[in-house]
Amino acid sequence: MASPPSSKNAPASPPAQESPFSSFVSSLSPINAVYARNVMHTDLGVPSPQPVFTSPHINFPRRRDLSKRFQKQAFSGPEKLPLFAISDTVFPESTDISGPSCLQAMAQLIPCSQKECNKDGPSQDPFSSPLTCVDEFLADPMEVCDDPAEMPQIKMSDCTNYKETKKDCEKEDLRQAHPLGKLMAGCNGGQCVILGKSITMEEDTTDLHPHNAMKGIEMDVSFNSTSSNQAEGDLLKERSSGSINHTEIESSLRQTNEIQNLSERSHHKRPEKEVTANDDQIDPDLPSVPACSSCHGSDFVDQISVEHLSLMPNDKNMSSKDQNHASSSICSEAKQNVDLCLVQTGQWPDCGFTPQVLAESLPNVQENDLQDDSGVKPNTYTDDKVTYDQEEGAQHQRAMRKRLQFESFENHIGWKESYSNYTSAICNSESPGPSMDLDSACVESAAPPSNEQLTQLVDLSGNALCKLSLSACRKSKVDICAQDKSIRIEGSSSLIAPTPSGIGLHLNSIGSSAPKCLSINMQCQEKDLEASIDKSVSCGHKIGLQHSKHHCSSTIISTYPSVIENDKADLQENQEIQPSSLDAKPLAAKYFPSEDACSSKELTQMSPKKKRKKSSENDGSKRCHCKRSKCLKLYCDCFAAGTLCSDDCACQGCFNKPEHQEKVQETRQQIETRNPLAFAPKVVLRVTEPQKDSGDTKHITPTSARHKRGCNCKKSQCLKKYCECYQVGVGCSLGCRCEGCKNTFGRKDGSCEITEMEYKFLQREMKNKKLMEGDLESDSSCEKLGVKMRKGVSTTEGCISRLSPLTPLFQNPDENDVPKAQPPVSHYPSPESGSSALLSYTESPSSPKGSIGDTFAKTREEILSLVHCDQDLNGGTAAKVDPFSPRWDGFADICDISPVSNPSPSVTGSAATINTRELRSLQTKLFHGSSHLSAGLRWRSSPVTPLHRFGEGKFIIEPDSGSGLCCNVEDDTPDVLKSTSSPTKSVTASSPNKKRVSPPTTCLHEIGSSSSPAIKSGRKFILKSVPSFPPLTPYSNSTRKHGT
DNA sequence: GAGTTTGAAACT
DNA sequence: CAGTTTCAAACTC
Ligand SMILES: [Zn+2]
Ligand SMILES: [Zn+2]
Ligand SMILES: [Zn+2]
Ligand SMILES: [Zn+2]
Ligand SMILES: [Zn+2]
Ligand SMILES: [Zn+2]
Repeated sequence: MASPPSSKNAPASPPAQESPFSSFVSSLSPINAVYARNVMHTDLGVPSPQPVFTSPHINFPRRRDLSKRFQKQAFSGPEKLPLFAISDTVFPESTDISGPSCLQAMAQLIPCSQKECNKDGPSQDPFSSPLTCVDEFLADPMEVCDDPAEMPQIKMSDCTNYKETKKDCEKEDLRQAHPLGKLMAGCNGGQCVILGKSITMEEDTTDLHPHNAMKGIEMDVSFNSTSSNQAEGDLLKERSSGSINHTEIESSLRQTNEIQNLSERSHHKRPEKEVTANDDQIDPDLPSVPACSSCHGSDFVDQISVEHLSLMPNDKNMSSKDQNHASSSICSEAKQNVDLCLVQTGQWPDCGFTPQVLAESLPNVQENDLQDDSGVKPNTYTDDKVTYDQEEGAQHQRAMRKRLQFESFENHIGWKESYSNYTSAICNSESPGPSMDLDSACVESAAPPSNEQLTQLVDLSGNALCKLSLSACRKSKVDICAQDKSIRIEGSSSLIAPTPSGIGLHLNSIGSSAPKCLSINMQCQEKDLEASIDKSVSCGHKIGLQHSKHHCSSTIISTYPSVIENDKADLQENQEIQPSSLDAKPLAAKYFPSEDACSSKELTQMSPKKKRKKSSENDGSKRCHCKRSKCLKLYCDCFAAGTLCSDDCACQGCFNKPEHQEKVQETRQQIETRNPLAFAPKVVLRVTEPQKDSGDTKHITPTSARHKRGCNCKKSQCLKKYCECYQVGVGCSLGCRCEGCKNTFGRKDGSCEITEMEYKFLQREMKNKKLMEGDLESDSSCEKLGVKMRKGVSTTEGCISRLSPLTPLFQNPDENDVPKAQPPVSHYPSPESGSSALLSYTESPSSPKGSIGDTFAKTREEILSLVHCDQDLNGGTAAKVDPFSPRWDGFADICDISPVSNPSPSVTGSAATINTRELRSLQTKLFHGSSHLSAGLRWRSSPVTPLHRFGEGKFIIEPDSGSGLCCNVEDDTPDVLKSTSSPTKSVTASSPNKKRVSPPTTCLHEIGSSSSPAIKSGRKFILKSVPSFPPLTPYSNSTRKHGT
């Protein structure tokens, strides 16, 4: 951890690699390595990485991918890493979990990337510890991941792509854009994690592939994994053994076609990635890609990690240049933004980054398009690629810009288009048959088949079915290409190959365990581009990339199905993605557009003070001013973030420095003992699962983010940064005990979030329709909604939860596309899965109060979801009306309700209008702020090992159910998480939910899949429905519940 | 930049 | 667990 100053400043090189860790990483995934190198591994003091890797973790590959991705992202902004990482990293083979594992990996990567890696180098690999933890959590996921050959694709290419995209995107903007963005971006500290894996879309995958083969280390893997199934087993073994790669990779690659690239990569790890990416199409320009490029098996990892690291925020120090190299900078340029967010469960100890966000569940993938088109999108893969460059990197990025291509498929798919297509694409892309494909593919391994399929597969690999819309991708590619940003998605092809076989298996296995979803959302803000991709895995993993013009941020959310068994079924259902929804569009853009403001423009305009703040924030590092805590208590933001204090800190008597690592670790452990989640990312993302639908719709669920513990605001009304929820840019959830909550990102009651989104949406659209407006405008309406919801739901909570969950951020995406699905959650009935809770929420609301009944609730949810969809649509453009159509009516109703949802006065009218932008900006800002904080750490999933955890991400992705994720995330405190997440607990916790939960499974399925025709029909409900999570925090359950 | 406010973390 | 104290950030001026 210590990395701080030195590391930061020093750009870094990554000398660190040398450490075993680095080597280890390298072996595992390039990404990791990168981080490590760049970052100081040591910081964390994490134990050696090997353990992690070695162990089971097949995931490594993922990590690599992820790492790469992350790196890229990270790079983007030296300082900040926009990315979120999901660390899949290490998951044991079980990996089914792909999701989690992925996340973890990412997380790890990220962290590594961060300072720590560089610094320490060493030794510890943050991963290691995490891995273990992760493994536990991830285990399930892992499997999934494995398959996934998917991973690779995404990762490698994605990264590159992202970078490019990022480049396009404004660095700053991105960051600013959303809090999440920040997180992603860089979380200043490097916190960002990436998602990349999931993202897959691209070519990176190639990079990944190999890795994938490895085991899916990453989420991607999971996705990809499917493809790589075969390899997986071997890989896993190998991985565990240490060897990974090449062979496996190669095989995988070959499968995919990507072989060439891979081979290159494998040999030349870094180069390879790039190559791959480049190869296809990559941009010659972008040299960058480095990170991506690197990818040799182990080497890859290292390189990647290194690169990322360098890129990483921390890296502030790192020259952007370096970063660029590393990750292709994509990230770097984006600096600001995190392109990807990975959710990881794991921490990245060393790096210090921690993913800030956790994705809770994401079954669905959403894609957002880029405004521009940057495209990327193609699918999930893109994510990886999508690297956003951070601002700094911009230049580089540009240079670097790489395009993602989806070789296999159409290699070139325009993400952007994706807008419309995107999400759908992914999901839909196949849409028609996609889901099916994915599933089958994944499961069976089928295939490689079409590009689309591949993509899907990839997703699937995740377990979830991630569906990417190839078509979308395709489109996106085009777009992207056009733009510099373009990202290539090469990987896909590669992914494809592997995935099928492996994935399927994994999935299955995983399936049971598997994560329901992973979702990654990337948003790039590029001025022009916006792309979002969502992928949802049937399992529930979703990945979404979103590029907002200015902003680039990506978040990945992954979820693991808590319950395996159920999951599978769910997954299948979920997996399917509906194409239709894709349309989407640029919700994000719409929603977040404001961000732009944040971006450079804003900066310029901003008052000096503000600028300072931003700049400082941007830097990522927060810098503490501790006077009495010695920076060894959670009072210290640096310490709390799992990062070491930097020279920039104004602390007194600081012990949170490299020279005192022992003490730092010791203290951390103590604290973790007390509270396993202490170092977990503050934000948990929930991903909704995809619902699957058939068709089209996408199941994507919107992602929602919530604070792991919730706030306890009494006087701030959650409208100031005093509020932790607000500070992080997330809405309050049921877990919050705030009084008079008016959180612009989402009220505790849930009305808000939706509202905001909806508002805009509604306003825009509604205006047209008028219907909505009336309702919306009136505050009462919101309340009404709330009320209704409550009534309907059974419980207010239910309502709330549903509503609240939405996190603005992600949603963006548009959910429009979204999928309806999602109701999120419901799916996971399985009690096990923490997600269940979520599911429960989503699903049935009814129960709680019982009052109205689930049905009612459902409808409402649907409505909400619809709304979102609509919004999205609107935003998107129109979208796709689908949503409306059938449900539109509902929508109206919803409007009444939801719009309203903004109960709070503020929310309502003015809020509404204002909101979206403001909110977004806030979010972005917040995130940035927060993100940058520590930036660095990743959170480790394994709760257990405190050590590792250091790195926290700010975000954690929770599986929808939370179960998975939570567990994963918190491995250490699985109980807690589980409890929280776990259905039962969650349910219980969220009282309503629990109650509701019971039914869920069926519901889920129903919902998800068939859910309702209505849903399928196009609706995409999703977002809203996303239930709020139960608080991650262990205690939270009880307490929070209480609070709530 | 100093002082106040705020809510989390730590402590009892 | 609840209540209190400590702490540092956020906010205000
Ligand atoms: Zn401090
Ligand atoms: Zn500090
Ligand atoms: Zn300090
Ligand atoms: Zn609050
Ligand atoms: Zn709150
Ligand atoms: Zn609140």
